[in-house]
Amino acid sequence: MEQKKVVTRFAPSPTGKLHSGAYRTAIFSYLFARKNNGKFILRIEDTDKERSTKENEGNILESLNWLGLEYDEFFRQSENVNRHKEILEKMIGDGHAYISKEEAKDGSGIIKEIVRFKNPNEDVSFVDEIKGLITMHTADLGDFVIAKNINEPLFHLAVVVDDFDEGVTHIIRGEDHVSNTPRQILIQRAIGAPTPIYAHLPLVLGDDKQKLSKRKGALAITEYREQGYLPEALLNMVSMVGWNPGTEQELFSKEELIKEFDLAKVHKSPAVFNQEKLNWLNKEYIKKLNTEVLKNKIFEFLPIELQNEKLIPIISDRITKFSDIKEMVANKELDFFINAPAIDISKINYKDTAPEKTKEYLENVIKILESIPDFNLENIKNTIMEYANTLPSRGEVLHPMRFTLSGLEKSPDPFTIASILGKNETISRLQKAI
RNA sequence: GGCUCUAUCGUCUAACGGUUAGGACGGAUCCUUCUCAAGGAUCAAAUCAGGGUUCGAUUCCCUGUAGAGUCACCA
Repeated sequence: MEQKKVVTRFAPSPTGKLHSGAYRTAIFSYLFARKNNGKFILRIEDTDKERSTKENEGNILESLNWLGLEYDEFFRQSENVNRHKEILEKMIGDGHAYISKEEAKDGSGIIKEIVRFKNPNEDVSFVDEIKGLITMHTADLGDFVIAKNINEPLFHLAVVVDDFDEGVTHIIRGEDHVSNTPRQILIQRAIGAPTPIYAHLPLVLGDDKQKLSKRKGALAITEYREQGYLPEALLNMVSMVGWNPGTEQELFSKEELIKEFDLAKVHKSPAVFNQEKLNWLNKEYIKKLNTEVLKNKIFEFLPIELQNEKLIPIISDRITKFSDIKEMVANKELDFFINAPAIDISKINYKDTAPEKTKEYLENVIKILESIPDFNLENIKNTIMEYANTLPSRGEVLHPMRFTLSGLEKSPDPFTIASILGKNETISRLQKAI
């Protein structure tokens, strides 16, 4: 028997920005399709005209693009209403649905012709790829509404018809949809559509252990981008919530994820999204960046006067996300590069070293520095350390030197700063302090 | 409340019914140039509870407890 080609879809409604919870279902659908050489469809579910916006649709497209989840086909549900209407009419003709004249729920008193599904009231069972056999009674659902009127289909009807027409074989979606599944299966049976394979993913929770949502402060994918997270870090992070390949590997490229992905290993239980781990992953991916990309990313967050390649190493080691650079700048951590710092002379001595001694050390440091022909990091470090090692404590010379150059209690080491500043500026600052 | 689902370190997780219950993030301690960062090392930290089944349960079954999702003319 020939294996049917796998078709998955991601079907967000453009009623908000795309956040990690929704994005996780997108990536699992994507990975599963790619893993099986199948097709990945993006379908915008915009049948709710009041809440859907073009901005949100744009945000979804942008997010998917940024993360590298390319889709093979694109649909907009609102463009299928004629097809929905056709099915609706057929269902009414078949007796599977009927028009019901009812007063509008908003209390306006207007009588509307809504379409209700004729519920056969039978128990519905389906085997979920992740959760196993699920059985539900549908009698208590009653004759649920499937269209506001013949021209305005509602979620359940539209989803079933579109999935059928688009040949979707695997519906991978959030667990919040399990209770919708029996309704949709009932509609499938009524219109003679096959029931696809369902895989309901455990939810992604926030710190409060509640479903991640816009209201709960879940960050939109585009907000992560604006904060200077790398798409590969977010992709890696989100892929590993609710699933992992069972090895001890932590870092995965998109290709590796596709290779390893296995629906059978997806968890049944919900998981909390761990920001700290995302930060760590992001740092790992920053380390992997090639120098040119790294430079561009860093400069993006740096004021013109600080856009100097010499600062890249001390910045890249000190950030977890690129927006951290803004804080470094705000805290004046990089000011030593453009201005000789105004130093608080009372803090220049190492512990209780006498000021005269500190002065002597600094004078010696200048002599040593002057004698260095090639003023680079290695040479500075070697010669100064050689001198510092002759003292009871290396801090007696390292501290005043570093403090003089940076003006900060916490800063990169004195050798690095000196090499960035260059010989003349370094010596001039030391002289001033003396 | 009805229905559905879930339960291993604080968090993400690993463990054909047999392991000193493993890894990662975070935390603590130490080392590595005074400090910061980075790096290295070490440590603390978990099987929700109670019953079964079994020679043996984290693992299978039942009950309880706790948590989550969902109950629209939203999706």
